This record gives sequence, C-alpha cells and structure tokens, in this order.
Amino acid sequence: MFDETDRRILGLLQADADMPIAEIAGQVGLSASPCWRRIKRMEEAGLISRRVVLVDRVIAKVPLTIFAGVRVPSHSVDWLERFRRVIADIPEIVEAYRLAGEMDYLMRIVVPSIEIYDHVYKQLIAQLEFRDVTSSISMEEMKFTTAVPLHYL
Amino acid sequence: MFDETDRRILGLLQADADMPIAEIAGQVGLSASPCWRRIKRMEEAGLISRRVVLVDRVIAKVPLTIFAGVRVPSHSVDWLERFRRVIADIPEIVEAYRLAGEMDYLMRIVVPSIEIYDHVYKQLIAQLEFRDVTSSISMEEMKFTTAVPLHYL
DNA sequence: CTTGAAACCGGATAGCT
DNA sequence: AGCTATCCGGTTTCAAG
Repeated sequence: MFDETDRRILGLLQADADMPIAEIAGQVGLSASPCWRRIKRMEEAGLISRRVVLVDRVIAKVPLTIFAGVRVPSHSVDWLERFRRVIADIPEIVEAYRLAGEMDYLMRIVVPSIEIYDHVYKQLIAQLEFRDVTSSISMEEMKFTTAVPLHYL
Repeated sequence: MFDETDRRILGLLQADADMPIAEIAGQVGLSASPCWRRIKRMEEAGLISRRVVLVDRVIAKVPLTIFAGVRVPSHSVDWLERFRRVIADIPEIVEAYRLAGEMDYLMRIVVPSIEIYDHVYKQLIAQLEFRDVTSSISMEEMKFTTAVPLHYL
C-alpha cells in the first residue's frame, strides 16, 4: 500500500507542511509530479488527515501545562457522555483520554497560570461530579511532537 | 499587539492550515491583502511557529496510546540530560513532561500494540535507571487538538 | 497609515509521452 | 516516472480612503 518513499515524504511533511513539492521530490530522489501524486494518494487514503498551523504557547500566553487525572463517582455511560460534552466545550483542555487502571480519565490542560487553571477546574466541577481530581503541574515540556512513528506503516 | 481579528484568523488556521486566504478574509470581514499581511505578521512574531500535516494514527498502524509515568532513582542534572537524549531518539514517545509532585516525568507513547509497547519499555530501561515506571493504557482518545486557546492572547 | 483592487508570478495540478 | 503546459492562489504593487 505505502512504501519507504511514501514514508520519507510523509516524514518531511510531518515536520514542515509547506515544504515545496520540488524540494521534497529532490530529497526522496523523485521528480515533482510522481511525488505530488503520492501525496495526493496519502491524502485520499486519509493517512494525511489535514494540515494545521502550530501556535507558540508562550507567545499565545498559555505557557503552563497541567495534567488532571480524574476518578468518577459512577461508571455509567451517561456520565461518560456528559463528560465528553463538557470537555469538548473547554478549549483549555487540549487532550483527554479514558484510561484502563487506577485513574479513569487523564486530561492535558493548557493555561496562562495556576490562577486560571483554578477557573478551569471550577468550571469542570461545576458541571460534573467527580470522585477525585489529581492535578500535576508540568515544570518543563521536554518533548512534544505531532509526528507519529511511520515505521509500522 | 494582536486583536480579535487576528485571533479569529488564527483560529481558522489552527483548524485548517490550507484554507485559502480569500475565504479566511471573507469569514473575518476583510479583503485578501490585509488578511495576508496579518498572517505574515503573526508568522514573523513567531506566534505561528509552523505548519505540519497530521497523520491518522489508525491508518499509520499506531492506534494505541499509553502513558508512562516514571520516578527517578536520583534527582541529578546528569540523569535529566541523559533522559532527554534517550526520549529524543524514540519516535514512539511523542510527548514528555517533567512534573512537580509525585511522579517525576510523564510520557505519552504511541504504538501499534501492547507487545510493541513492551519493546519501547525495554528500550527505555536498557538505557536508563528508573525507580519505577507506571504504565496506563488509553482505551479511548476522547479529545485531541493541536489548537491552543486564543482568548488570553 | 491602512485598505482593497488588480496585476503578477511561482508553484501546484493535469495531461501526455 | 518524468516532462510540459495550464491554471489557480499567494504575493506584490499601487491607488484611494
């Protein structure tokens, strides 16, 4: 379905989506049109889902990352769906996962400061019941990439 | 520095980086050139850091997300720097944070399966000492966005 | 000093070999 | 797969508010 050349092209695009096709083609040893056709094919297959701009968190005034692990009072489908709706509407919550194990859910939240985090926290507990919420502050983002490993493809 | 119009433009670009400028301009009630100039300004200011393609994790065969929280044996700068180098070289580790509190570090790891996660885990403990590693499997990605909240800007 | 219209230009797209 | 022709959208310029 996809070969090593596709993976190399995709690797470049995961790093920089507006690299000119001519340059990508050059780096993978192809001329522009076949390279372009491969990209098109990866888009049509849904492998490339979309292109986005990445915003600098410090300049956007949301330098702080906080993780909130929560445990639920009741393991009901109803609670899950209400939780889903609540987190969808809070832009500070950028990631949320339902976990197997100790914690029921884990969220990554980006905010300007601890004070503002408290607002988000209150917003959360005002809308839903929780058994408990454990917040961990990130002191340093050591690695963050939107690029997924491609060698299993 | 940046006003509501900039935020609206940026919001659109965070959702879809290749929306034509003419359409963005239309949506924010501007014509193409001033809109283009605003985007340029946000790029030059570093607010827009770059554009990337987002890859579908299921199609790329890495559907599984696992969180690994670790505690260190020794709180030394040396250990931290070695850790930094190790995680930089493992593409399955897509995020890593140094935390304040119970856990010392938290990583988000994307893999095809638990079996492959075990490889990554072994790769990790082969290169560094850990006091302990706690892994949590994600059953469901409920929310994931690269878009940061813009209303603090 | 900022906007919008319009001309320009380059790279993305499509057809053909 | 690669070459070439077309075309569309980003970029620049310039006149007007």
